[in-house]
Amino acid sequence: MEVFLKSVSALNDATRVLILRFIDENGECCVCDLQNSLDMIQSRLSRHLKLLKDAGFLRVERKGTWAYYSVRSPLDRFRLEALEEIRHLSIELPAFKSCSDSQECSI
Amino acid sequence: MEVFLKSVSALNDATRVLILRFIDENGECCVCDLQNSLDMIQSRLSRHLKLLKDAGFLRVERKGTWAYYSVRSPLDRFRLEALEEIRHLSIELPAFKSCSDSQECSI
DNA sequence: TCTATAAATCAATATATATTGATATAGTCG
DNA sequence: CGACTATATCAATATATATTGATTTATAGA
Repeated sequence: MEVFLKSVSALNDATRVLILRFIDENGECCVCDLQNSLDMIQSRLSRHLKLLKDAGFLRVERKGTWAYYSVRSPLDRFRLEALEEIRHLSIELPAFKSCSDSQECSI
Repeated sequence: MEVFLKSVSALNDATRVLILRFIDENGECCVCDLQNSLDMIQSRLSRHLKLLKDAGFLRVERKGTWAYYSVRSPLDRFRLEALEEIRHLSIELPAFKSCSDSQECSI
């Protein structure tokens, strides 16, 4: 029950659904990319990313000081179905703005 | 997005997961049966049943003063997968105690 | 119509979660 | 080591949701 509720509560927030959809669509992102693209402050993102990771939707790979988040693979059936549902939502998905492409990388 | 979040938030509560599982397992129940079986007060049940109904998991049929809740059919893919996941949770499911079988029907 | 009962809704309170800004941690490079 | 940067965590506050007991609504039957 706890595991199920953890998955479900991770999905129970429009911000996290957007983040998950964005990473699913664009592939591996560092927190900095997400700050640029989604216009969210770092602590907010970090918290949501942790929740999505702990719920089994995302994985992290650290490269130096950067943390790269991507959709965990393989996903179990329920999480995959949830992601599939999210893929079909009509969300206004912001464009990907890479941290390194912009001059504003140091935030 | 709203519809998805409504479904998800309906599932985001151990009480509602239990209620949904119980009704799925036992079939049509009136609120009174659920009060007896799950040992919950009426206002609490009524609120959760409304949430599950509004989220598309349950349907109600009124017969006189009684309201009979059952799993809505057909369920769409995501809700069905969620229900399937709930079916596989190891929940201590209380026995069904029919309202009419017990002398305590008037609560 | 009056009373009783099942269920829904409301009001107050308690608990959980989200957001923000500040601080801590951990790498990198001089 | 010391300054810098990316990310994580913390503390305070705001917002949402759950629970309870009281009240309201709707139906049935005398």
